[in-house]
Amino acid sequence: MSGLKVPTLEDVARLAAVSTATISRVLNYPDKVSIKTRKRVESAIDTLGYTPNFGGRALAINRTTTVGAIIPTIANAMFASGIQAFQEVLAEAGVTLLIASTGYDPDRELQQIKSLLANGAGGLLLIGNERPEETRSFLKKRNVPFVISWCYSNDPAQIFVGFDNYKAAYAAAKEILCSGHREIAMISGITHGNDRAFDRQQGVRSAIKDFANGARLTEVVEAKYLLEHGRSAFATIVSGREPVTAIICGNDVLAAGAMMGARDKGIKVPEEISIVGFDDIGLASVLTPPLTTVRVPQIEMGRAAAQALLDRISGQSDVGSLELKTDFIKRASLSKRAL
Amino acid sequence: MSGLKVPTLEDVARLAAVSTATISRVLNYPDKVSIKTRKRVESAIDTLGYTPNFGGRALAINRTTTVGAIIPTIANAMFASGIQAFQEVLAEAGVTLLIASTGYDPDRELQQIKSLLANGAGGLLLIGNERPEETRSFLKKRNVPFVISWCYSNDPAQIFVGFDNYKAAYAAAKEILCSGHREIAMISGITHGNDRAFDRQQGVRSAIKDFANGARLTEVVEAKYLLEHGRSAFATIVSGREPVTAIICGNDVLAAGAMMGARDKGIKVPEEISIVGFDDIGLASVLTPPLTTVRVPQIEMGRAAAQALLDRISGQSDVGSLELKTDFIKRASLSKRAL
DNA sequence: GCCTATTGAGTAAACGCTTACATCGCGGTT
DNA sequence: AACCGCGATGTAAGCGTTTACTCAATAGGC
Repeated sequence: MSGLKVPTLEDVARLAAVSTATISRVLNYPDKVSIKTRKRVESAIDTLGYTPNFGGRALAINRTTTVGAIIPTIANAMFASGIQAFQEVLAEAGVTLLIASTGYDPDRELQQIKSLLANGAGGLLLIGNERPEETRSFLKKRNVPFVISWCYSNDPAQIFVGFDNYKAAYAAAKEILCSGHREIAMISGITHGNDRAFDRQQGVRSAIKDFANGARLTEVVEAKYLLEHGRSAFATIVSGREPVTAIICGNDVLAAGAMMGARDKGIKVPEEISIVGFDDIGLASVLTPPLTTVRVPQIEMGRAAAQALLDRISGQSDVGSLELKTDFIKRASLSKRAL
Repeated sequence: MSGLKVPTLEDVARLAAVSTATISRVLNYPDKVSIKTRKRVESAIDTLGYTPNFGGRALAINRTTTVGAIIPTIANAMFASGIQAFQEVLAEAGVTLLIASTGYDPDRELQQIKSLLANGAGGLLLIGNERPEETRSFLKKRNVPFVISWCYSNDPAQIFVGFDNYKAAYAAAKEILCSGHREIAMISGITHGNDRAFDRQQGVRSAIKDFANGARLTEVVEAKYLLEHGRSAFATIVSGREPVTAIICGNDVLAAGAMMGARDKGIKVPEEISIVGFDDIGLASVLTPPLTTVRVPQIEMGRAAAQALLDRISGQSDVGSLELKTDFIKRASLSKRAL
């Protein structure tokens, strides 16, 4: 059944009584073939149900029209719409997307890179700028075109299309301080192997330190990006001996978890504790109260990253990094605090 | 710069002073090579940063280690974790995932199928069972292994790994009826070209019709799966002349939008209107009130679909369909109604 | 009519990998 | 000492396309 032999160029050539080169021309440069021959070839292709073999073609032209993306997980809304935008731009350019995920395990990235390259990726989208030297040197050695996203750096040796997590977190923390909060805790993402989480945490630390005025970062709890972990981190924080009036979270999922934690304990948000998230994923605005957060330009980032990667692959030399800006979105979960 | 030549088997062979066959063996049958040679080859591979060329390999073994998935959109949480699970199982089997999306446009599916196949997909994951005859016959003619998911049918000619949207929606509507509601409206997904949305709508219609007892489906509004559309659909429904005590939604995003709509109008959920969703995406439990919904076994479905597809590709003939069950998850957004 | 462009089509050499088959070397049997 | 068996490695023939190069035929200019 599935053993049916697939027709090849040669079969078509035999049937149409021409050479394989002609068939190939009909397929790739139809105007280079006389109309008469073309018609004959086309009908042969049709009767045989021929479609070009992928391997043969890839081998002969020595490139593919695919690029790869390696992301921590597709399941996190924080990446989903950016990747969707990325994929759409690629599709418009006739390029298809290979996807791999690391599950936030930094050691798996290199392996996935190799796998994508082995499966024909002609370029890569990578998330974040923290990776082992081994991975860096592999990328360099292979000279793979790649773009780094969801973060930003002015390292001229690499192309970044993203935003500065440190700055964005710094600005968010400052807004909280300006709203009058002085005892602030943070539920951070796991920083090990995750520079975005690390930068966000550092941004918050710096903002609070710079602010002085009696502002204190009472506690930093690191938690995985899962609702339940945000929830229990919240419990940890409020059951500590330090009073806290605001909690800033490493992302919106943690913030939503924290809000569940508050509900568990009957603690009112924002009257008793303010909660601030990061990413502005879809659910942020629909929480009760709506979540104050940092909007990340996911779609724009995905589109721009795709464009940069395509440019880079097509050999454009002037492809530069792009820093996108984030916005602090003030919603009801952050309250003004009288001093 | 980007002209740096990519290393081939031959380069590795030269460096390790063995034949290309040995390199290939190290890669594919490591135990067929003496440990000493293997070490040498491995280090050569390493220093060159060699990864096998996709085309060459595909051509030689006459198949690829890639499968494709075509989904409406990656950005919808309704697919994200299922696809993630799908991808993980594939990765374990050394297969990588090509992704394409249709943006819910049914006409784009065939084009994406062709694109994925042209890019080496050796099998396909398709969502839903509604597609033009042209697409069906193309799949048949090409004899592509594929699995259909996110829905179920007992058509023995195709492999389904999913759940029955009609049954699930029927059961959900029945639960609402059993809670005492009689005037029910529905915010449905767009049914054009979307059999899942259609089946869910039909399930609700049938349940209400079968129930009799004065139960009425007062209105069905079709809306895109976006928060804003759910929100405005809610407004449409409550501003109609028909009183309504419960709204069942085509998915959780619409339900969340409806809850925003309720908040806009100061309508209390569930005291004045109950709201029920579908899919049990992450945000459902964190809404206020927590959303009653239908849990879909996304992760299990993704894993099982991957397994079925791998089996099918590897030529197993006894690959059958798998019907997964859904659960009605009762949370606070659905209230009991005294009769 | 002869010569030269021009156009259409064929020939055959890559492309990088896998694998059936051949070869080699070595230890153990007889 | 001749032989066998076996594991390790090499040789080389594909796999299906593309494409540079070549050749043949035709049309047009003089």
